[in-house]
Amino acid sequence: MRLEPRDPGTSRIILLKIGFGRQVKSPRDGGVQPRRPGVRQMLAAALPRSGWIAGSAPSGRFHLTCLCLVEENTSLLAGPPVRGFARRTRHAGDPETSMAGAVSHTIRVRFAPSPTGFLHVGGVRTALYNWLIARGQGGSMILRIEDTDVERSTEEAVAAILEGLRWLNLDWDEGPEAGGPFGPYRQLERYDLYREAAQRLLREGKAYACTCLPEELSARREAARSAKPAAWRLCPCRTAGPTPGRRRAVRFHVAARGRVGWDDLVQGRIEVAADELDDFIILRSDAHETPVYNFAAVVDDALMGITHVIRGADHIPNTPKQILLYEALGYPRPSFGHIPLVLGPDREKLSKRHGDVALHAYRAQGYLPEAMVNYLVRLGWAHGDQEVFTREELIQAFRLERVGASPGIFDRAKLDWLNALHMRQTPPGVLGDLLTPFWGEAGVDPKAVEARGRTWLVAALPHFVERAKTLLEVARAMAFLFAPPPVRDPKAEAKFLTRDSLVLLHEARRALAEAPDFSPDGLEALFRRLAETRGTKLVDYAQPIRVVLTGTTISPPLFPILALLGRDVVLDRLGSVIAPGCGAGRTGG
RNA sequence: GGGAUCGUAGGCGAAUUGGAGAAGCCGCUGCGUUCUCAGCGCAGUGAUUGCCGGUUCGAGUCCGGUCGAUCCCA
Repeated sequence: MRLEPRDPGTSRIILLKIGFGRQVKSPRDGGVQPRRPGVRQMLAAALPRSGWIAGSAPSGRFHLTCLCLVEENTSLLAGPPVRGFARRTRHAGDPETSMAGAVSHTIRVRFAPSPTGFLHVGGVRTALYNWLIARGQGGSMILRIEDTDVERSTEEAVAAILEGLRWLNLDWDEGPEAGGPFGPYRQLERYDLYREAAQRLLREGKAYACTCLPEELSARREAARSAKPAAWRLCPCRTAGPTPGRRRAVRFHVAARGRVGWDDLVQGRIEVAADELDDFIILRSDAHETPVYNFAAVVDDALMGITHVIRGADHIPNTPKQILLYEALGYPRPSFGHIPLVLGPDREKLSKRHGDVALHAYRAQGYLPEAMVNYLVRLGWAHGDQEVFTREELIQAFRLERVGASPGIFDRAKLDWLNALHMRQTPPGVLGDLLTPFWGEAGVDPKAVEARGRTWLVAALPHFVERAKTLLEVARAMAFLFAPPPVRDPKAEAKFLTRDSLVLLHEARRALAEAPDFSPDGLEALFRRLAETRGTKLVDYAQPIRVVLTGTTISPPLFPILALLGRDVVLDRLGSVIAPGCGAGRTGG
C-alpha cells in the first residue's frame, strides 16, 4: 500500500485511532461485538477535508486504527485523537550516521580500558558485549590501551587486562600482542597523531591556543557562577589570543549552535543544547602535550575505523563533545551505544567499597569463566526466559538493541548459582585440572592429591561438585580425603561423639575391618544389616562416622566416602577416636 | 550549581501496533527423595509497573507533571 501525500506542502499522514464508545466486557468471552459505524462516515464528519487511506480493525479489539491524510491546519474535533508520534525513535538508526554501508560493511568495535588498576567486572561486561557484537556479525574486535594518565597507569594493570580477557576467552583481532594495521594500540605511542590532528584544527581555526592559568580560570568560574554564561567565555584567549611567554594548551572552539545529539543504540535519542558545551581543552599544556580523553578517543576511534562505539553509560556526557570533534576533523561518525552501569547493592556505581569488583578476585575464588560470562551477559540483557547459555548460543542470540537502558545491581547470589550450574556441567576430568591451583588455598598438599592418582580424583569429584558453589569450595570440601580434619566442629562432637555412639563406632570399626566388600553398595548393605540387627537407625551409625572422618556433620554420602578413603585410612581414623586417651578423652565423656 | 540518563517483587528481568488475571530465573519459605548436606522434583512467598494527573472502551506501554536514584562537568 502506498501512502503518499498528494500535496506534500500542506498535507501529512497521521495515525488516527477511533474508539467505539463503551462496550461489552470482552469479545473473547463471547460477548457482543462492538457496533461498527461506518468508519469513512465518521472520519468524514470529524475531518471534513481528510482522505482515508488505510485502516485495520483487528478482531477482538475495540478500536480501529487508520492512516489518513490530513491538511496541515485541520483542526481536530472532540479532543486530540492524534497520538503515537512523540515516542523517540529508538533503535531507528541515525540518518546522520552514514557509516553503516558507506565506508565498510565490516563492523569494527573496540574495548578501550584504562590500565589504572585491576580489570573491573563492569569493564568486563563492556568488553563482552563488544566481543559478542564482533563475533556475532563477523566483525573485528580491537583492544586499545588508554594509558595517557601516566601517573596512574601501570604495566601490571595492562598485564591484568590481557590476562583477564584471555581467561574469559575474549580474544581480540587487533591490539597489544596481536598487532594490526591501525596500530600502535597504546595511546602513549600515538602522541604524534594527536598533535597532528590538533595542529590541523589549529590551522583551520577550529581550535585555538589557550594560555590561561588554572587560577585565572577558576577565579572567572567563581565569578560567573550565578550568571550562567556560555562557558567558553571563561577563556578570553578565543578572541584576545594567547598571552605571550606562557605555556599553551589547545582548546577546541565550539562553534555549534542548537542541539547536538545522536540516536544511541541502547538509550535512544540523546540531545544536549550546544551552548552547554564549553570550549574544552584537547591538548594539555604539559611538556608532552598530553591529549585529553575525549580528543584521544575520537582520533583513535576514527583512525582505527571503529564503526560502533560501545561503552559504559558514564561516557554519555562526553559524546556530544566527541561528535563535535568528529565533525571538525572531518571524520565519519560511528554509531554510539552506551550500556548502563553495573551498580553495587547500594545502587551506587560498583566500586572497591562493595567488595570484589576485580575480575581476578573471582578467578581466585574459583569462579569459572563460563559462569562469569553467563552472569554478566544477563545483567542488562535478556533473551526470552533463557538463563543459561553456551558461548555459541550467546554469539547467536546477542543483540545490542535488546540491552536495557537501566542500570543493574551485581548479584553475587545469582552468580553463585550459575557457577555451581556450570561446574556441574563441566566433565569431572576437566574439573580435576581446574582444581590444581586451589589445593594450596584449601589447605591440601598437592602431593597428596597426586598420590591418589587422576582416576581416583575424577571418581571422587562428582560427589563434591554438586555441593559447592566455587572451585575453592570443592577443594576445601575434599580436604578431609587427603588428611584427617585438623579440627572437629565442637557442636558436632558434642552431639554425635557421645559415650553411646562410641559403642556403635567400635562395632562399626570391627565390621569395617572384616568387610569382604568395601564398595559403596557393599558397605551400605553392611550397615543396613548392622542397624537392623541392633534395632537402630542407619543415621545412628552414619553421623558419628561422618564426624570422625570429616570433622563435620555435612559431607557427601557416607559409603562412597568410605570406599574412596579406603579401608586402611578409615580404620586408622576411627581407631584414633576409639582408642583410649585419644578421641574418647576429647569428648569430655 | 549545571547537564544527562534511568525507575516493572529483595536482585536480574519478560511482556507485537496500547489489549485477557504483569512471564521466567535468582533469593527466601515449605514438602518429597535421603545416612547429613547438596542436587533434583513439587508447591508457596513476594508488584498499587516510583508517585500524581491526562488521553483512551482499555495504559507497564502514549502525553504532562512530580519524586527518587545514578552518572558527568563544576
